[in-house]
Amino acid sequence: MKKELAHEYITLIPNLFGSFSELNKNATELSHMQNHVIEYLFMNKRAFNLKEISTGLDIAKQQLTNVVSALEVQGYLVKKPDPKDKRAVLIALTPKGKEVQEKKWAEIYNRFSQNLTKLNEEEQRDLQFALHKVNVLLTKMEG
Amino acid sequence: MKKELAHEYITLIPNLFGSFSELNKNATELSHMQNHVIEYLFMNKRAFNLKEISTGLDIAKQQLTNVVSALEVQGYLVKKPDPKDKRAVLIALTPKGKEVQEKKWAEIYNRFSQNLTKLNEEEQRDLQFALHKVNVLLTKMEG
DNA sequence: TTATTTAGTAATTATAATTTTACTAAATAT
DNA sequence: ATATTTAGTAAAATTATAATTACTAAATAA
Repeated sequence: MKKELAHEYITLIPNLFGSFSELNKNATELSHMQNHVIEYLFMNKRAFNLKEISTGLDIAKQQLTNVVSALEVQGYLVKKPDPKDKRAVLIALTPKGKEVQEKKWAEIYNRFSQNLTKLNEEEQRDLQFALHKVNVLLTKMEG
Repeated sequence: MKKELAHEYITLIPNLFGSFSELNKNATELSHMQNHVIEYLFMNKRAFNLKEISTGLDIAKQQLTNVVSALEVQGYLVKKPDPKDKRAVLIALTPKGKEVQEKKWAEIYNRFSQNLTKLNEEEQRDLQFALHKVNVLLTKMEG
């Protein structure tokens, strides 16, 4: 039974792949790595220090020094000392950084809304209920 | 109502982000781009020509020439002429190419199964039902 | 207190990704 | 029949990413 459940989860990932890879298209002004960093900050909705980003994105902290400072110069994020650890620096998105991310998500949102017309009323209700359930339970699993 | 539905979908994406970014860790022998290409072929479960991969992954076809030929030399994929279009070349994963991908998914599978213990029996049943529903309906939406 | 980790920075080298231009051959449009 | 578009290849130049080594200062362990 757990086997089938895990299988459904595995199946879900490719089903979202389209939306997912769409995230980093028309990324004009930013490099791949720069995009990853602000995307990571945006998704997790809080400030991180360099080490946390390094672990979360599985890239060397040495690489982040340049990436982050470039993003800072361009106004996408700000660095401020961590009051709890004088070695560390907390990195947070600026309104400009958030805006860039929100724009990307808005495109996914629109495409989804358009495709929704392929489902009838009942299917749409079912999908909403099921998505909500999945979100609630996946969140619980991670906590 | 559609608004809330789209919102649930948007929420789902970050919930899967962890598993998703885990896909391309411990990618030892392959470069980033090489990984993307065989991952794309694996997820879509059929042969593609270069142009299709180029569009699907949003990278220039000129880049793929090198990436694909390197993967071919290493035995991850094979190229064969498209019988329907004499200009085109169909690219398909070899057993070796599939194996590398399956190994990565197995790790996600295991981690999910482990986290599953944080849910009780009823929640697990609910999750399975909801995931199944989501998969069926998202597939229908794309078709 | 002293030794060891840990967070961040910096510079260098090697490798990979991206862009540009240009070409061939097959497919399609006029 | 001719012109144009499309799939794939190729080479060069630019830029980005990755890996290595080394350093400072703060935190933590002994």
